[in-house]
Amino acid sequence: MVNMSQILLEWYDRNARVMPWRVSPSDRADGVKPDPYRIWMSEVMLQQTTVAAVRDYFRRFTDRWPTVTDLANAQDADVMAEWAGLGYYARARNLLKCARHVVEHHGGVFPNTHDALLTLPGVGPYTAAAISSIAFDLPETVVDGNVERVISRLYDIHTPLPTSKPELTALAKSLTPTERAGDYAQAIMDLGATICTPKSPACGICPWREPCLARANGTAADLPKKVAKKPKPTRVGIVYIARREDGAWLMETRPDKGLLGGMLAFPTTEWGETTDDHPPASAEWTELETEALHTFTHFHLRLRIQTAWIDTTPSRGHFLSASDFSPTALPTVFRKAFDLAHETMRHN
DNA sequence: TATTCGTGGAG
DNA sequence: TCTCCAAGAAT
Repeated sequence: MVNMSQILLEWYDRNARVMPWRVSPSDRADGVKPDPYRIWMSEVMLQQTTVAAVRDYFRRFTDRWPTVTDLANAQDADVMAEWAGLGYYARARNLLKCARHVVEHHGGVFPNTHDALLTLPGVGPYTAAAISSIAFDLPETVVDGNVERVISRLYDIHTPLPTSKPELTALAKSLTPTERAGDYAQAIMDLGATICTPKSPACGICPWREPCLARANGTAADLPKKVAKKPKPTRVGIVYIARREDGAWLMETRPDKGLLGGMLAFPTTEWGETTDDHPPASAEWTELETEALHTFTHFHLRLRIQTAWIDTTPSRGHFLSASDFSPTALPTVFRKAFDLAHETMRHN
């Protein structure tokens, strides 16, 4: 049988998707090298995030900060504001940490070994392998959700994830070619994203349809098996949206650790099974009839919204002038609350 | 090893 | 409406 990786690479040469961070196979053949900074940036953004969601963020980040040194010199608040809406905000904090580390300890040049990449903040096994193979053409093996799905089907593995992960990783490694490892990594992920999809995979047009055991056994659509996830509880909280007479908004920067860490926010109570009213300033607070509803990774939130105009010194938070405030810098849950409240908070 | 950490689109 | 889930990492 013809080499499996060769079949996939030939498929990729004909079907590679166009992405802002990607060097096409033909350009690669002409000697065009990918920029490690852009590969790193894209891979961090793509962690648990769809290509469609990442595209515009990637363009804005690389337009504003074209090199790792530019990013290292950026203000924390500017980076967090630019990341707002993309989710998993620890990625943005680690992005800055990593950029500054690369400038400080590597002279602004990304390290070009898998082990050195692994030590960088926000770079784990997947991302280190992705940068190694795609940016430096090292024969490392990427194992993301796509690869787990493709490999579990190819070998008809019924052991549920994450138990099966070591086995899938070993099988994935055994398939990785020593030549064109970067194109191969992108090829197997493209395959998972476009053909070997979670629901109703297009086995009929798959370049690996012949060797695929799950296709032969009719089990492809049922793989990979996964352990059942816990149901999401519902938490409640109160958000306080207040303005001063000059129009400035009362805001908080959330602590670096935990949910929405480091992000610009309105003051809130803690979120739990119940919540206690703890406004950040004494004022005449008015509660909206409508709550902001939002779902995070592991819980649903019903957020009550209270508004006020205040002329006393708040006990917490800081004022942000109307001209410096932009709702686009807010994580989505606060953006929702703002959209519901701003009608009643118009400044005359 | 298990939990925490966002968001929006697909079905 | 609701569940799944997407190029995972940190703790």
